[in-house]
Amino acid sequence: MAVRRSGRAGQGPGVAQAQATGEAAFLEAYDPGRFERPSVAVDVALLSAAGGALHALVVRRDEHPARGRWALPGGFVGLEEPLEVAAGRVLASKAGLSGLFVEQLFTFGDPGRDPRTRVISVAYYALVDQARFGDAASRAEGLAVGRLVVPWEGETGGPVELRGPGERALPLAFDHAEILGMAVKRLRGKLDYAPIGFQLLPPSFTLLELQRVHETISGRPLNKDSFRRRMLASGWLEATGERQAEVDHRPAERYRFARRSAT
Amino acid sequence: MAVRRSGRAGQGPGVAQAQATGEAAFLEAYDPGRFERPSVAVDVALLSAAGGALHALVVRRDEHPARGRWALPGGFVGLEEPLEVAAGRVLASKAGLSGLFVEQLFTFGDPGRDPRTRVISVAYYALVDQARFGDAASRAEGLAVGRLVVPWEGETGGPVELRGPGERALPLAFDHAEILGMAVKRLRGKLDYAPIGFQLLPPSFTLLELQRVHETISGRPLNKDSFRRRMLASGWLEATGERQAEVDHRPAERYRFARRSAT
DNA sequence: TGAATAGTGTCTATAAGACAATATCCC
DNA sequence: GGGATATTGTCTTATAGACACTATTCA
Repeated sequence: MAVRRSGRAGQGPGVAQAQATGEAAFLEAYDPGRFERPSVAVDVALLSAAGGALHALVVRRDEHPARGRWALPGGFVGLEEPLEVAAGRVLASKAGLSGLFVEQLFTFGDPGRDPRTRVISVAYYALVDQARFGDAASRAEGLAVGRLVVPWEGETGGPVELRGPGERALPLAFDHAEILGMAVKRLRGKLDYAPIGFQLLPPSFTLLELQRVHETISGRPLNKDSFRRRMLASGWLEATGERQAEVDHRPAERYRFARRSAT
Repeated sequence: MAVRRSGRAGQGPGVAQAQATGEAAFLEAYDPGRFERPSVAVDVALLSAAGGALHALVVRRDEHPARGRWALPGGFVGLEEPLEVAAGRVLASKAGLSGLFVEQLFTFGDPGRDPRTRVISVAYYALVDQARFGDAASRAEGLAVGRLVVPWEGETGGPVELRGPGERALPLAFDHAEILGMAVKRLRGKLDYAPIGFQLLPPSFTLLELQRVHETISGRPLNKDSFRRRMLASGWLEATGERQAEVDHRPAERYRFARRSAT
């Protein structure tokens, strides 16, 4: 919709659940500009895959509220800044990463999600390969990498837990456990239809490495033969002609992602 | 993320694309409260199915900008109002409808989408059966029903057109053609995995009526035998024991939706 | 009886899972 | 050669599409 200073619908505090009867007329005359506006922020779930699990980058909160807890990289949206640009800026400033696959996830707007004031957060998720992810994590103080523990199967959805080194739990700030859960749900939903897995791998990879990534995302073992057939038939893969080196078995062919698409 | 008046990251006008180097320190000291905030609104794509096409309810704009164009029902989000409540309120006040299937779609935030000021719109879509949809459309002046013309196949995505009675085009305000397009894309994506089609039908319906709805959403004809098998095996359907009446052929059994789920 | 759609049964094509056999590397 | 994984090929099973046939209602 659009701003309607000059007359049309809007909403002020205190009439959230008003009845339909007679309300329309009231709303017609309502001027939203007279009321305080919520803050708008972006939060980015930066994910990678390693050791059979998804991992996320989190930032330690040194101030109240949620002091000592861990939060997703986030920041307020500039008044003239597109939402995706804000997400990219947050990734660049907090993790030093750019050029990643980034996609909008969901907008979280419960009035109580931040104890101080109303903050509406447009959540994004971003995918990066293991090497760049590790570099980002060691970039600055106050950053940590957590392993996602998903307490549900398939695309059920719900919050997830984060575990740091040594199984130590990383308590999450605000509703960030929900955001991470939604990122996992989205990844699982897109896995079979969109070239998602490639975003978690370096430019060239073997079919088994790709299968491990898919198993990590979906949370279940996959049939090797069927996976190979599906991937080769998908049109997403391109043989590089190179082969694995320095392995103590027959080296596998390396493939690369054939399309630039990010859908 | 969260408001960080007391110290942490944020973003002010004019540094949208700053480089990562040295930026972090600046952002740490940034106080977002000092700057103007964007407006936040909800827009709702209210959809129904009739005559083999999807239809949407739109509102005529009587004021600038986009005067004379048609907009989705929308309104500003109250400072203490949850986003879904705002979406429901808009549906109640503009269309007089409540209790519908409503789901968040996408958040549109391009700085130029409204010519007057920055408005970030959290878009929702809602589904309703043909009868209630018709009632809603005749509820007030300035409302119209348009037939969606989808110029792409499958889940390609992109804006759609709206045609009123007599093929007359209904020009859409702002980015509302994109919102409607995203609603269609989402519907198509969920059709096979979630009980979506039922939301467009009255409480009881025949298998052929359900098939027509699925064909309307997906935009392609479906195999009757396979559709019947899939639906009966899905666990979503429950036979009512009733049969069609007043048809000049063998009456079909009526079914109802077996689960309340809206996923 | 005829028109029209509902509903059932069967056959075929396609894709996934299971499994066997061979290939290629390092030790 | 032995160990390990890659790669190919075949067989089986589940599901979707195609099609034939019977059932039931109203005109």
